[in-house]
Amino acid sequence: MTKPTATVTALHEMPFVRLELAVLTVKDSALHVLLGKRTQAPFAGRWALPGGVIRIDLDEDLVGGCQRVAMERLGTALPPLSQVCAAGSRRRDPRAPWAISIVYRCLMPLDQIQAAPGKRLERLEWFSADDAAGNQALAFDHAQLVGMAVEATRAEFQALQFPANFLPEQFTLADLQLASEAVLGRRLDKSSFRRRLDDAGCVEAVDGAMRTGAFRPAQLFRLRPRN
Amino acid sequence: MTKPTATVTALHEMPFVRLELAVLTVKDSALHVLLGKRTQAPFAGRWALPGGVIRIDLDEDLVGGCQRVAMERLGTALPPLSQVCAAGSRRRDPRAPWAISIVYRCLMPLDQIQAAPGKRLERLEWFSADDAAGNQALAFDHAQLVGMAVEATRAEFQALQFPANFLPEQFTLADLQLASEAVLGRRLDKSSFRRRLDDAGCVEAVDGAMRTGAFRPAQLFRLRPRN
DNA sequence: CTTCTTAGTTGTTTTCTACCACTAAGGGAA
DNA sequence: TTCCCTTAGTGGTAGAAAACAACTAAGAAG
Repeated sequence: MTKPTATVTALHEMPFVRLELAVLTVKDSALHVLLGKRTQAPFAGRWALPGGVIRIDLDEDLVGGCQRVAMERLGTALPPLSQVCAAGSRRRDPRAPWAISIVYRCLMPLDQIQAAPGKRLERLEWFSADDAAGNQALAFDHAQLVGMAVEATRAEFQALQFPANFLPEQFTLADLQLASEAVLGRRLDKSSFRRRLDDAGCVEAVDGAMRTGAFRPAQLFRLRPRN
Repeated sequence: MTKPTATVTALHEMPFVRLELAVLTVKDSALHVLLGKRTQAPFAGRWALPGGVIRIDLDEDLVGGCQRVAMERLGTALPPLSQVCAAGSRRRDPRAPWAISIVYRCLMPLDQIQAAPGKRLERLEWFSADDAAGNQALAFDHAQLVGMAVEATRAEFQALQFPANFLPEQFTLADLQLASEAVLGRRLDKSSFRRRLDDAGCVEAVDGAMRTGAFRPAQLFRLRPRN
């Protein structure tokens, strides 16, 4: 094999492969997703997940590609990403005969992103995640993709698997409960929530660290790395 | 736009996109996965998930591509497929500078597949799914992919979401329980299992249909399509 | 008609969590 | 200093769901 790399890919034409980002945050006590307004065809003027084409000359892997896309489109790096799914078919994207989108999601604090719209986006805006998931006016099949990202995020919180870099290093249990309520979209019981946290062992008290404020001080906790 | 399809894909070289199949079955009361022994480099002589390159000239979508690959490699069609994940990075596959594998899984009855090894496979064999998931001698990152397929399948059975076309059209609750025990790898309690089935409403009795045998006849059931 | 084996049901214990009520600890106002 | 307000944190009960265990039911074979 003299030039093995060139041979195989040249045999058949490959599909158009894109990465799409479902960047979620908590805003007004509810889950929101960041969408960009498209300036170009197809779907010019419609809202879509920010994304970009994969660059095999620049990207080391899929997650690395997502981080590059985030810098280009949003002007910011993202916390750890989780894969949602890959969607692909003929005629999925008018720009190519066959297109695949690989979708990643993350949850980040609202104040950590001043998303500046990058290439091909008129502006970026936060949308209620549930509204977006049900809004068939979104470009491509992105409403469905948002729905899957939301569902996966909720399942994680339900299982008390909290993403890193979403809450600050140290937080109170009230912080964590409020965040969970916002993500899940329903109220939780304080006592049950704490008992479940205790059993799961997913957080640990920071010895002696308290948040002091107007009223009784609260114990600070940190996430315990999952096995 | 005169020829919109050609322009975009020509701008950047696309990665090498493959489809891999995690075909699972129940054999000897345990979950098994179908692996093929590779005849060619890379990983010649090593066991791997059967798979093939995506063909944008032949495939309508990802699942359709999987079915084509199944016919080519295994000589058989497959029951409904579920996506497991997409894996991709530079140097993942020595044949291309950048390779993506999109992995699908299914569960099928052992007797319905006389897997005849197709192109580039010396032979096909069933391996204990748990062994395979922990066997770092598998080609590429396929041990990890098997692990993810197994985990997803177990989660489905745990949630009483049974795949179609795995059990025969009509089956007894004992059949379903034995299958579940094999997939999950642990014994289930008959009474609890039936009560859960009842609450979930995922099966329904076929009126008057009984399986008769050496002992007391058993009521036959069928899967009820999920909403 | 007894016995064997599988089919199916019923009851009890344990576990988890939703719901509710309570105590604890600070700051601030009187 | 003392009360009071609010948030922090704990404990107890009820109900649901699952594990555990024991029971009855129905056919075939001898």
